[in-house]
Amino acid sequence: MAADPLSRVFSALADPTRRDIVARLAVGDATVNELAAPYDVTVQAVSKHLKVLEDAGLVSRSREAQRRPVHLEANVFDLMTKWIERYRRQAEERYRRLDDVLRAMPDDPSPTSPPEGNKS
Amino acid sequence: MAADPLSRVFSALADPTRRDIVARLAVGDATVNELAAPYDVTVQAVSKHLKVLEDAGLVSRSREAQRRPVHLEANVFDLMTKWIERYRRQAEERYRRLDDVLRAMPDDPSPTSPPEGNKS
DNA sequence: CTCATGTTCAACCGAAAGGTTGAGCAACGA
DNA sequence: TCGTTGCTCAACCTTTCGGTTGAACATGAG
Repeated sequence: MAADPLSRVFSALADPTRRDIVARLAVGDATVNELAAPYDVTVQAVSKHLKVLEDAGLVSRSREAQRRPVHLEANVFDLMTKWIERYRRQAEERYRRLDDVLRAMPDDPSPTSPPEGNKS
Repeated sequence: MAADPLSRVFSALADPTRRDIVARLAVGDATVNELAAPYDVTVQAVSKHLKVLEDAGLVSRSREAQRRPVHLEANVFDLMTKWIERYRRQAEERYRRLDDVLRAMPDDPSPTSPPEGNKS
């Protein structure tokens, strides 16, 4: 299993079936059998998916008689959102700055990237 | 390769090395060799990572002499953010509603989930 | 032309992922 | 008690993943 939490979360959501399960759980808690019903895979496979989601902290399971209701833990999403937003903002800021630079110097034969050979 | 874009993006970011590369590219464009330097893996391995990031739409490569500067495409992040926000909101809304329900009925022997046997 | 540099392609390898079947365990129902 | 239901564990199989090495390709420098 992946060591760091972020890898676990991203990796858990990299599978379309698991994303589907998350989407389903956003509506309300459900048992393993209920979750497995829509798919043409075995219950065991879905149980494995749930283990992955649980290890990622995206889901929790309680005990209710012999059933194991699965519950979505939405707060783990913040981990991803924070990571994403950080680099998105950084990239946008960089873009804005580059734009300023380009506006400031309309033409510049920079030493690092000579655009065309003008040796006529 | 994964068919749907969302799976590709999540799966691309599930690897810590690739997230690291993204973080590095947020500061500014870089060549493959520059990106490979900090890691103790071969340049080929990093090149593969970049291919994964490119297929996910997170990165683009231009041509500049024999170098291939890698550029971060931040707009793909929106895809993830939208997906995440949707289910986060949904789960929070559900939580709020459940809270209301619990507040409205302090004890209810519901037919679908009898919480406790209070037949004294 | 020849060579060095930067990058990718191809083939291979071990480990992990996602699936299966079959057995086992826990808790209710008769 | 015995069977049924709900779920998980264990073993196995196939595909994918991340890594390697070695060769190839593309381009600029002498």
